[in-house]
Amino acid sequence: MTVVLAVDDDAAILRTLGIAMRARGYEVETVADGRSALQSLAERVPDVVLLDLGLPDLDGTEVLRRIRETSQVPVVVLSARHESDDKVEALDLGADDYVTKPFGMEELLARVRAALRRAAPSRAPVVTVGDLVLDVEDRRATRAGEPVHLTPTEWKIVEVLARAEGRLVRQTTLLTEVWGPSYERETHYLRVYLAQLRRKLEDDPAHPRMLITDPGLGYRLLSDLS
Amino acid sequence: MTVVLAVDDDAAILRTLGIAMRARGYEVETVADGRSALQSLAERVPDVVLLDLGLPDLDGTEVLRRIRETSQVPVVVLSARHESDDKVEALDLGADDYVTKPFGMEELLARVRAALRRAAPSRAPVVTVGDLVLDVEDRRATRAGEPVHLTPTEWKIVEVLARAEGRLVRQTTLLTEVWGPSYERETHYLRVYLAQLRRKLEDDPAHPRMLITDPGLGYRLLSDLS
DNA sequence: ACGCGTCTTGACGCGATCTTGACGCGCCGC
DNA sequence: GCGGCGCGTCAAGATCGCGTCAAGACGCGT
Repeated sequence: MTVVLAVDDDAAILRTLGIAMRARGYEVETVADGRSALQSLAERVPDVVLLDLGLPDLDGTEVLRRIRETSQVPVVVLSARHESDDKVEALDLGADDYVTKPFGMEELLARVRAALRRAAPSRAPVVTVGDLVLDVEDRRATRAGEPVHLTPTEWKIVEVLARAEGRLVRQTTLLTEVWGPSYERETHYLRVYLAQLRRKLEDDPAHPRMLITDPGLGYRLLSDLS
Repeated sequence: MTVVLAVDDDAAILRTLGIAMRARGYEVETVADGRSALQSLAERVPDVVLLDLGLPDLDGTEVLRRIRETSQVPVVVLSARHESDDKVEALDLGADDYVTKPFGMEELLARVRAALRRAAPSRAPVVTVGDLVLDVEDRRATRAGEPVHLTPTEWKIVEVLARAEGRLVRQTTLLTEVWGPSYERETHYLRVYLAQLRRKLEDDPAHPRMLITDPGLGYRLLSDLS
């Protein structure tokens, strides 16, 4: 769940923001002054902050400054001030964007999406099957913590099987995805490579528990629990 | 040197942008149409792109789409269109910011600074392996206290690898970041330069401990820390 | 124009990986 | 029991990708 912290002293704006963003599936926390904003940030860091500059207690720029002392969280400034100096000051203080009131809700949402997208740390997808861990991004496999070396072709096979999450993968599917459509009939490749993989991954390659053959159909990768 | 690519069909705007930004110490490349922009990007990736949406040949949104197919470079859109739909479309296509013409130069510069700040690569840590110390910031390498000289290209490679902090860096990534997108296929360069780096940095270049090859994939720089 | 360091390009050897063939085994239907 | 089929195993040859070396091209400062 994406969490948004909206800071504004105008209750009507807060309500409008809250409704619009919750409708898009965000979790929204609203506060009406600078101290509450900083307090909220100390408890939980949201994914993005919407910050009005005209707050009753602290100046918005001061809030921004304090945020930037400790956090890189994206901040989109909302302000009634149209002057160039205000924008420059806020942006140079570390604001990610500056939207002037009155603003179009669709535009604001798009700018929030842009801010979130930039901040999104493209997470490395990791697949786990039993004690086998596949770090797809880093192309590394470990079994019970021990690194296992897989050749490129071996890796592709395991990857396809792992994505199926225990379901049967047909021979033609495997051959197409790993070698290409014109290798659909080379089932011999599978026999050779599955044997190699069992030698590397199974405790007892002669009696596989993870890399299971469905004769005439294909293979499946079972976690050793199920 | 920070490199800016400015794309606009209005020569007067290009000139104004160029003067203002060069005065701030940026290196500015100006092109007047979409094809030239894409061509320029294929040769050298700038630190930020200023992109007008109203171009004579390709639509600006099309240019943006093509850029995003291959690159994460920050793009600030300049446009005469004020409509919310245009802004939303451009931002959702991957634009980092959207500035409407006529714009204040100071504001634009501040938004460019914000875009650059966000994209600023995380500081590459000082890498140490045994008695070898690589200070990527200072561009200084020492082995057992003795300075080691690295050429500019060698440094770029080490820098990219160091930022990955031990994770795999793909060949295409390395080639794109060091030589430019049009060199994506020149894997031979990598072989030559990695060999040179190993000769300079490794105790036993034939059995590298830090500059590790992942055949068919890329390289990684292992340090003492991880 | 010259010399130096650096970059580009080509040729070659080597090891890892892939492809291919031969063979044995177990299962199933007959 | 017998034969066919599909699978697993092994190993030899072909291929691929990498490291290495070195010659020539290039660019920059003098």
